[in-house]
Amino acid sequence: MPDSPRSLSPTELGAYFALIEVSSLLRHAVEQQLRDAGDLSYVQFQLLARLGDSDQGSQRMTDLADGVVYSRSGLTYQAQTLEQRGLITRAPAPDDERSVVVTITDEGRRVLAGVFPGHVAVLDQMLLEPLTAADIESLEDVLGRVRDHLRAAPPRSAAPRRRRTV
Amino acid sequence: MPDSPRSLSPTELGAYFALIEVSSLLRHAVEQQLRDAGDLSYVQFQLLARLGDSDQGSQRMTDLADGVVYSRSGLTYQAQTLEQRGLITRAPAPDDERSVVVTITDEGRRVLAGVFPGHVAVLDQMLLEPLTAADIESLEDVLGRVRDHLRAAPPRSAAPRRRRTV
DNA sequence: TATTGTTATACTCTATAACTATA
DNA sequence: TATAGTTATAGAGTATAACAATA
Repeated sequence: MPDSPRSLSPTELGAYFALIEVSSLLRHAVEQQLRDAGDLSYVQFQLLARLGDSDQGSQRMTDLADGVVYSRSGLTYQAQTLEQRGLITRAPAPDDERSVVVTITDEGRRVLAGVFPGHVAVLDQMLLEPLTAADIESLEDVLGRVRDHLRAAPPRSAAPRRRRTV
Repeated sequence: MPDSPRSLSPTELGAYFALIEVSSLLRHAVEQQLRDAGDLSYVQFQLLARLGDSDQGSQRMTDLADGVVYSRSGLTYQAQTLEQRGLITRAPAPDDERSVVVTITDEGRRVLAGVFPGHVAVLDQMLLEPLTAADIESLEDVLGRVRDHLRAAPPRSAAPRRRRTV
């Protein structure tokens, strides 16, 4: 493994550990809230939220998959669940018969709205409460740059995988 | 739900979204690396890392569970896996017969060491590369405060669950 | 009675590969 | 041939509840 064999500074380690621990605890709490308030998993919430923010409340499967989930089949699974609950609809795209357009329903928007106040409350309590406005700006700035960096370098290949030569 | 019905500012939302997206992508890449380099899940890696940092390379099951995993049974499951691979041992605690002391083995340390360089490399490429030293300090500071805040308020009850009164 | 840990069980989620259909 | 999506399948992980043993 010819990677940089350097070790991380205490600050670097500290930032990494804090990031992991905070996001993990936050995610856990949010998932619980979403489950309690709307019987939604986090991925399902993300899908509904994206659709809710989209033009016409619609998006193609592939675009959704790229943004939220890591495999197509995983998205199909979630879409089936959401469709059965009547929170989304699926229909073939008019312009490209291969594509499927997913649309949030009124009921989907209702569930989303029902879940949102509690969602914000958890964020408030857990993430924002101990921070100043300057802290939050800094967080947005720094993590925003990391996010842009990650989006630029295709995430899938970021960790070079051993390709089987057989 | 009598929670604060306020809405988040764009900056607050931005910080939250960036945190979620970054941690999610980072986690995904790290998990892939750990899987490839040492056939470890992230939880398993965390367990080994904690044990490696602990006095005597040992910790009680409960202490491990509190730090890494959310349910006891989940930890038992992971401990069984790691024990079968010879990466840890489990033995009754001398002072309290109810407790089980988990200890990392030499082989466990070897796997840990084998995984670490690649782990650092992923962190370098994905998280640290686009940041200045000041950014990293700021990140550690801000997220460190959030972490302390979360640790202070017991995470389990952070999102108040409906307790069945039956 | 409270705490520690395990077991049984059921469920959610994810990914891989094979497949269909359209571009 | 490449792309969009589904299906079949299998595996990992998680949590809940019941349980046994010790404090």
